[in-house]
Amino acid sequence: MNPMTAARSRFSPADRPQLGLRERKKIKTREAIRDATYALIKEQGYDATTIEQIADRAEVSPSTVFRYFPTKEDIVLTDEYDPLMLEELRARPAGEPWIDSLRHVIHMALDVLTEEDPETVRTRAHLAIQVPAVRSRMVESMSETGRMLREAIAERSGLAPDSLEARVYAMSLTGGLLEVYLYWAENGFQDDLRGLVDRALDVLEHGLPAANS
Amino acid sequence: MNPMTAARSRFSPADRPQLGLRERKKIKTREAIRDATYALIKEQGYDATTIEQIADRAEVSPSTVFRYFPTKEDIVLTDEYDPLMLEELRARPAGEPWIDSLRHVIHMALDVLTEEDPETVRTRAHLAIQVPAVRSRMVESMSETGRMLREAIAERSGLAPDSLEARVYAMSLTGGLLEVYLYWAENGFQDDLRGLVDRALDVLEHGLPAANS
DNA sequence: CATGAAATGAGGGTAGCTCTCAAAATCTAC
DNA sequence: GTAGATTTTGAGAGCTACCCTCATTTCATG
Repeated sequence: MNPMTAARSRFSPADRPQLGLRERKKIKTREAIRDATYALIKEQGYDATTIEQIADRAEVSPSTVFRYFPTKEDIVLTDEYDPLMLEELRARPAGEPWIDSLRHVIHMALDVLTEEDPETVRTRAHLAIQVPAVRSRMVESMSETGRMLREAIAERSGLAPDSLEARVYAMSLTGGLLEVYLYWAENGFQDDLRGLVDRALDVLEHGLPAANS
Repeated sequence: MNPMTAARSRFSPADRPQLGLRERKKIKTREAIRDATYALIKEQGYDATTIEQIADRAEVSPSTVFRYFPTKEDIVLTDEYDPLMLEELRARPAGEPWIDSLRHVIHMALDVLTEEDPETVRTRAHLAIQVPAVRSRMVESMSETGRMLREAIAERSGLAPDSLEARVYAMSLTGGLLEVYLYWAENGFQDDLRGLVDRALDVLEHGLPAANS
């Protein structure tokens, strides 16, 4: 019924017949809440949309909404691509320069995302620049991604994952990449996200083009 | 009365006799709210401390607390050092390598902060690693600092302040430096913050020590 | 089908935050 | 100093995100 459901069809219950009825219902409820939320936000904006309205449209109780998502922001944002990325990173040849591995993995992640649900990718970015709470949550979630990055960085560089150097490096990457996303949204999604990422990685690798000493 | 008031004495009303009674009272109220908040947090922790308690101890109404600080996190965090830093950055010699200028300014900011109120610097870092809402607000506030950094970066490099490159660079710096602060707190404030900053700037300038290609 | 486990709904409670409006404090002029 | 304009404050109602508990329903399994 909802166009977004189609876009997210990889995760729809129909594709997982091996699961019990309970699990399939849970997935359906999750999707119903997400779809209701995105629809309501599109109609009235984020702040005007209350949990109660979401619950009504998704035909569940407000308690259930909170059982599935810890906060309102999480309804919009939560997704779990981190393990995928980490796995992909580990699969890269050991001798490959770190930045190249990273570039490759991010390109792949972008492809998956945009193929799967380009609409949502934009809506999220849009919310991130409009609603402080959403942006905060996004930063927080990217920091978690950064923590996973540390693992990979540590493996490659021989540094301890908890070392200051690994942490600073991972976090500066994370911050830079988040900024790409915001930049893209603020400029009306005109640019090619992939191209922006490449430019950002160049900056992170070599510093500013015409800058400093 | 409160030891923190002494530490923040540069800003106390007594030092600004040229201001009218109204302005002096406002400053006093601000300090009363801050002091009450820090004291209560020390006693009971952040979450257990309510606005009402803060208002009671500061001898103002809850409404007044919100008039002075938009959110509870802001009571703990708000400070205005950005203009100072920007000014100091601009005062550096034009030929100086960018990273050196930055290093110099951050050192200076650290000196000012630790001389003025070392206790608070630690309490904040402590809260930042314990309370997600505070950390979020801190990130947000550092992003604002990052936006000022863009100005300075643009002036030095000739890039547009709104260019992707300037933005990514500023944000990755911001993220990296925030991580230093968190690292320092997580390791019990044992390390010399200044030394950590230097190590972080080295990473940001040259990449990881023994890493990649 | 019966028993146990899991998911749900209903409802009450807390606290952050907003808004309004009238009272009190401060400033300005005469 | 006193009157009047302006600013600051307090009181309190209202909204909503979020938490917790408990009874009811829904699914899984022998």
